[in-house]
This record gives sequence, structure tokens and C-alpha cells, in this order.
Amino acid sequence: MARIRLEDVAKIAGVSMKTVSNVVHDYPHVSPGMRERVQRVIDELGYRPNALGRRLATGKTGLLALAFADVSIPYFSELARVVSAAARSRGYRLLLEQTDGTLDGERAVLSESEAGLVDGVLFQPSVMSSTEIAKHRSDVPLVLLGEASAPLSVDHVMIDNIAAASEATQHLAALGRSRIGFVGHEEPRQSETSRQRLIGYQEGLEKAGLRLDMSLLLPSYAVSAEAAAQAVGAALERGLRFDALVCRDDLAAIGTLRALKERGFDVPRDVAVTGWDNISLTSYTYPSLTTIAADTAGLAEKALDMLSERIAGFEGLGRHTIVDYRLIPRESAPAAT
Amino acid sequence: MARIRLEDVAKIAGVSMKTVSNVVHDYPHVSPGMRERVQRVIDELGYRPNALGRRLATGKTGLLALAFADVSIPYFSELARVVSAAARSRGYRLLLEQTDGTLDGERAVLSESEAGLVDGVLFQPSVMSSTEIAKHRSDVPLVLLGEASAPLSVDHVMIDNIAAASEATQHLAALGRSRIGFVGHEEPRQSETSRQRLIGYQEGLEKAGLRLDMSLLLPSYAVSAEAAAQAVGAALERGLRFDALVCRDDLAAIGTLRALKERGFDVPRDVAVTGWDNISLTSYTYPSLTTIAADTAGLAEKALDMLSERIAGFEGLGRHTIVDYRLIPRESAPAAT
DNA sequence: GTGAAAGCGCTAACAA
DNA sequence: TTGTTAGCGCTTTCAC
Repeated sequence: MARIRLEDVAKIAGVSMKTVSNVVHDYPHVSPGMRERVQRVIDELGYRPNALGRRLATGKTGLLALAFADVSIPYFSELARVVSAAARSRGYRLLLEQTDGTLDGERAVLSESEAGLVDGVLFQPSVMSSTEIAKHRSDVPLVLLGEASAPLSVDHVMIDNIAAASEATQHLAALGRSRIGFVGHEEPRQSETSRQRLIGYQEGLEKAGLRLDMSLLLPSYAVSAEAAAQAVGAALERGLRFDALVCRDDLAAIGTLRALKERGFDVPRDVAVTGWDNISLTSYTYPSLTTIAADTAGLAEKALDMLSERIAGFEGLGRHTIVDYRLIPRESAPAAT
Repeated sequence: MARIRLEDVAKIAGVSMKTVSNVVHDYPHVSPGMRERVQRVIDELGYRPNALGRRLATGKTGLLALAFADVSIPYFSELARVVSAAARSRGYRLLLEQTDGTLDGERAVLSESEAGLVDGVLFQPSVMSSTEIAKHRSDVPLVLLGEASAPLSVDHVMIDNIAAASEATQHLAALGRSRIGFVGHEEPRQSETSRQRLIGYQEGLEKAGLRLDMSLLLPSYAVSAEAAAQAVGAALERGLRFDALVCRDDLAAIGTLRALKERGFDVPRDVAVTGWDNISLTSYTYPSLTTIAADTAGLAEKALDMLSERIAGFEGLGRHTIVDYRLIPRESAPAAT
């Protein structure tokens, strides 16, 4: 059987389309008798409004795109979870867009060949420069997530990476550590994320009265647990010693834990370690990981607030919003006593 | 400025809408001169076809929904990654739908109040019974993922959990372990996933010539690393001893590793451990985790194959497809030598 | 090879 | 309170 349309319902119920539409939308001005009669026909026929028709007519799709490198990266899957929940509570559904962290993938996000599919886009770029983002005269409302620097024209929400990295570093210093390294940034060209965290690390050292020792910077060939494990392992093999490590993210920290334990170093006794992102497993590693937790729920709300305003027509300059974070002390670098 | 429509392009180029449409779609029967002229206007105006208009006219939305409990669960985020990639390569985009593992959430997936938004649905139920799934006379093509038993009428793709659990158990037995436990199933009522893995575990014991010892079944109050850690910890505290554990999934295995190490048990020397799902971190735990890896890429392909056929109009009975898995030996339960 | 016009299913302004 | 009707932007016969 062909699908039932609004018009069919109207015809069979012997009323106009408008009336059926009113009933479907629970409009106030419908007489009870009419409402009941129409509703019965709707139920009998099993009528379901067609989403596309409505969307075409209203110009709103009720869809938002969430774009980032890869959902299987724990931070992003957590982000997807909270954004999806927050979006739903606002009546939106979420389209998942993976860029694989490639320039082409990121370009595809902004230069959609088809317009009108989504009402707005939340995008966490990995590699695209802010000038390139600015150039894409996007017709669709956009809010940027994460550390990459955003053009003046677009909204942006992030945490204060420098302050957080500084806090992590000082946390380690407060434990009496003095040879504090940094693990997991890219070489030779860092992502903006790594760059900011490195700056914060350096700032933290200064505040703690420690000197930056370039040899304690342990870059890794990729942003992954494996790469970090290798970087830390190689450093230990060549005799480098340190008593604490600030890791770029939890994945790097997990790799670091492994590299240390494989070589008989105890965490936190010999080396204290901090991660970043508070991915769910950080409580269950052994030792559990001290980490920086961004307020992702707050981030999702802020981002959706701004996006909603853009969708509603706001045209002002880009707003830059900072959301909270906190350092969560766990076993790998407990709170100083 | 208002958005540019196909009609605007046609008017300015001085041709009909059909011709513009032909150019946009690279239809063969357009004279080169015409094509070039129209293309120039398209470029000048920056025309982008409106997705909704096209979709309404063709009746295809190009969207697929992927529904499961929670993207932040590592297995699901991995699933989302491969399905999203596979879907894109077929010209589809993915709508993310989280059910939170609740009955209401799962019902919402099947009883969409609006029709026509997505062309098809991939759904991994957690709690819904197959009879309830069957009842939902879904108008939209559906393929079920995972272990939950599926009604005869719908397509279903899964791995052979019983065989895999049996293999994991025998793998441990081949290491000379004889007191092999099972960790992480729910109590008192197991999910279908746990149920099948328990059956396979029992089968594996039999094949290895071992007897099932009910006291070695360590259920946990939830499916999580934390719950498993607690279950294993409590068992050890009350003096229970075992030399190997089959864990329901990698999260349970990670919790198990932690519970063992906290109490001074060495893995794999004292207790060998297997996980399930091959989540990305299993290579970087210490020790790394032996685990069952489903062929998720194959699963995604199969599921999309079947879904495509349904979308194309196939109306036959539900097909049940089994995809490959393999046991990946790592440090927590190395290959027998 | 190109054009005219009739939908796709729904909404909303305007009438009645 | 209910009905009429003109779109929303695109596709697609069917003529020319």
C-alpha cells in the first residue's frame, strides 16, 4: 500500500488539510468533536506525517551536524554522547561527520555541495587554519569547538588550555617533582591543542620556580597511546630521567604508563603522570590517572546556545566562550598532602 | 541575500530548469556549449542545490539512522566509526541515535512519529525483546545488529558468540589453566549477549575436559569496568581462587586487571585474562589484553548490503548473517607455546 | 538537445 | 473554527 498522506486523511475524514494539520500539531483552536473525529481517522489509517514535506515547507530540518576527526577517539565519542543528548533535548537530531583529521575531510564539512540539509554545524577542526575557515563563506550557521584558533567571524567554545596545563604542571610540582617532562605533542609542527598545552606547561614550570629543560620534551610521531609509549620508552632507554610527566592527553598517558611499567618504574612513586580529557577508562587503569576534565556537558550547552542564536538569525561577530575544566587527582599523581 | 534556487539559475542563464538540472547532474545529453554556459552561471551565483527539495522529489533522503545504547561505550564508538565510513562510501550519511539502553529509548527508535526522514535504520537493541521488535510494523527498512535474538521477519547480523566464547575458554585451558571463571554478566537476568557468551564458556570448558564450577561465575551489578573490578575484588577478598578469567567484554577485563593487580596478583602468571571487543586501548593496557575481535568492518558492510536491498524493495524473510571474529592473543593470555 | 508543467507532502497566509 | 490555495526547491515525464 502506498504511504498515507495528509491529504488522504483529510479526504477520508471529510475535512480540509488545514484541519488535519491543526490536529496533528495540537493547535488550540479545534473543536473537541472535530479533533476526535480526525484523530480517529489518523489512528485507523496509521498516518505519520512525512518529515521531508514538513521540512521543505518550514525551511527547518531539525538536523545538526557534528563534525570531528574520528568518533572512535574516546574524547570525541564522549563529546558525541553529550552533544547528542543536549541536541535531542532541544528537538534536534545529530548527523555524524568524520573528517579523519584530514584537510580534505575538513573542507568537505564546510563546503557541503548540498545546502539545506542541516540547520547548523558544530565542528572541531584538527588541521584547518582559521584563515581557511574564515574564507569559507558558509551559508549555514557554524560553531567551532576545541582549541584550534577560530576566525573572528565565527563562534567558538573551548576550555582554557594554557591555564589547565599550567595547573597540571603545578600540581606535579606541588608533589615535590622537579624534573617534569611533557609527552605526546607532534613534531615538528604541533597542533594548536599541543601548542597551547605546551605553553601552559612552560608557564606552570615558571610559576613553580622550575626551569624549562628542553630535553624533557618528548614529542611523539602521532597522537596515540602507541606513539607516546614509544617516545617515553625510547627516552628511558637512552638514559633520560624525570620524576613527572604531563601528557598531552589520556591516550598518551596510558601509553606512558605502559612504557614506564614495562621498564620497572613505579607510578607515581618514581614518575607521577597526568593525562587530559578524563576519558572513562582513566578511573580503571592501574594506577588510575590524574587528568584534566573539561566540562563537556557545559561545552555542549554553550555551543548549542550559540548555534541556536545563529539559526534564529543572529549575525554579530563571533563570540569566544570559555568553559570550565577541573583537575581530577587520582593515583598517578595524587593530591599533595 | 536570499538563497539561490534552481529556477534563478535557469532564468538568468536563459534556459529551462530541466537544463540546469541536467548540468548539475552531469547528464550526458547536453550540448557542450549549453553546459558551459549554465555552469558559468552556477559558479557565478554560487548556486547549491537544496537537499530537501531534491529529497522530497526523489523520495530518498540519503540518510541512515544508527541506533544503540551509548556512543561513549568503546565498542559502539568503534561501530559508529566503521558504519559511518561504510555508509559514506555508499553515499549515505549517518544519523546518530542513542537509546541509553532503556526500553523507552529503544521504542522511540522503532516508532518514529515522523516518517520519511531516514531511508533505513541500523539498530542494536539492548533490552527490547524480539517479539516486541517484530510487533512494530516498521515502515522503514531495518537491520538488527548484535546478539539480541531477532524476529524472523527482520535482517540480522552478528558474530557467533558461543563459538567465540568457547574458543576463548579453550585458549585459556590450553595454557594449562583449570580454574577458569567468567566475569561480568548481569544478575539475575542476563542480556542475550552475556547469555550466549556464558553458554560458549560452558561449552569451552566441556571441550577442554573441565567441569563447570558455579562458584567461578562472577556476575557484576552492571556492565562496566567498575562493576567488574568490584566483583572480582570481592571474590578475591572472600578467598575465591582461580587461574583464569573469561571476561564478558574488554571493559570488564580492564576492571578485572585492576582488581587483580591491586591485590598483588600477576597477570598472566597467576591469572590469565581474556576480554571481548578489541577496543583500541586493549593493546596499551599493561599487560595488554587478549581479546575477541569481531570483524566490525565486515559487519558494517553486511548490514549495509542487507539494508540497501531492503531499501531497494526486497521484501523476503529476515536473513541472519554471521560475520567473522578472531581471538587476538596478547600478554594477558598469550598463545600457548 | 531543450522546455513546460505536474507533482513530491506539508505549512501558512488569507478567506470564509 | 475551518477551508482554500499558493508556495517550499527539485525531479521528471512528455512534448517539441
